[in-house]
Amino acid sequence: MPLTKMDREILKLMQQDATITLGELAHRTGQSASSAQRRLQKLREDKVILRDVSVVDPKKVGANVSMLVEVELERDRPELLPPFMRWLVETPEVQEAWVTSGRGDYTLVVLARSVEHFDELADRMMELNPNIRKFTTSVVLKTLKRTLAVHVE
Amino acid sequence: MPLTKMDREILKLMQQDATITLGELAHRTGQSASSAQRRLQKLREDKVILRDVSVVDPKKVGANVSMLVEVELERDRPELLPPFMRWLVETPEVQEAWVTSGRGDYTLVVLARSVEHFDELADRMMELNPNIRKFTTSVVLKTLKRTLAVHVE
DNA sequence: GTTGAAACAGAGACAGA
DNA sequence: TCTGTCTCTGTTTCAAC
Repeated sequence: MPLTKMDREILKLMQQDATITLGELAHRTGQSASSAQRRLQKLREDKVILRDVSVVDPKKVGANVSMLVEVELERDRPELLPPFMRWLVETPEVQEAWVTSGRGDYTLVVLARSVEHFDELADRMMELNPNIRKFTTSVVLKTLKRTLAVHVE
Repeated sequence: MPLTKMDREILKLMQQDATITLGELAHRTGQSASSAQRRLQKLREDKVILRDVSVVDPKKVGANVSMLVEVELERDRPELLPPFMRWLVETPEVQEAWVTSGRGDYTLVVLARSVEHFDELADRMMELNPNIRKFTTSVVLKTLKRTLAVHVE
């Protein structure tokens, strides 16, 4: 089922501020509150909206160092892939992880308390995952933008 | 003011699911609901919690192509930097943008409807920002993990 | 830090288009 | 089937203790 104009408007607003009330949602979309409620419920049911989360300022909780990490793996040890992926998913300092074409096989966003902490994490990663051939890191000097919001036109 | 054990617990829970009620928050932290309410309010006031947002599944709204883009700029045209940064912030397909050490000056996460759409965006980026010396793109083949959640130990 | 009252939002039932 | 109204229930907010 395709998204209606109202659905898209709801998604846009909810991605900006999920604490908006049904009344406000109704007002902004020009529909009734119960309409907004039904559409919102359906968007959740259909997993268009996956979840609502609080966004925390890393600096306010002592997480000061972001790193972009490109990891290259041994291609001939496929049996070590699942443990590596599990490590990525389970390690809370790993915020994002993609399989990419191009230079690195994997690209990670890692958030640590300090350079020392990051170093420990990198050591642990190498230790636990012997299939890592090499990895390169870029220090994030400045974060200009950070959102998971998807543009719905 | 440092974070209490309760604050950290609240942040952990709210980053997983911001629709949790004060009652549940109280139960999980072993404190009273009004305590949870006051701590939560303070976390918002202090901008530890920046905002609450819905997380939307990109695939469900027709955004199928993620790209990691490394942009290298002309160093001798500092006057063109602010417009470039404004473009990054204003372009909704740009989800993330970091200034990094290492190869690329800037690293972007771009989410587009299709490869063609991404190509248009890249063209527009080059057109609007004559200080871009070159850029390289990596196609995201698979997203293993994607969160803004900050680990609070 | 706790309690209680008032305001409010959300979920479901229902009727009409 | 989709829309809006109504009502009940649970939640949040705020003030007083």
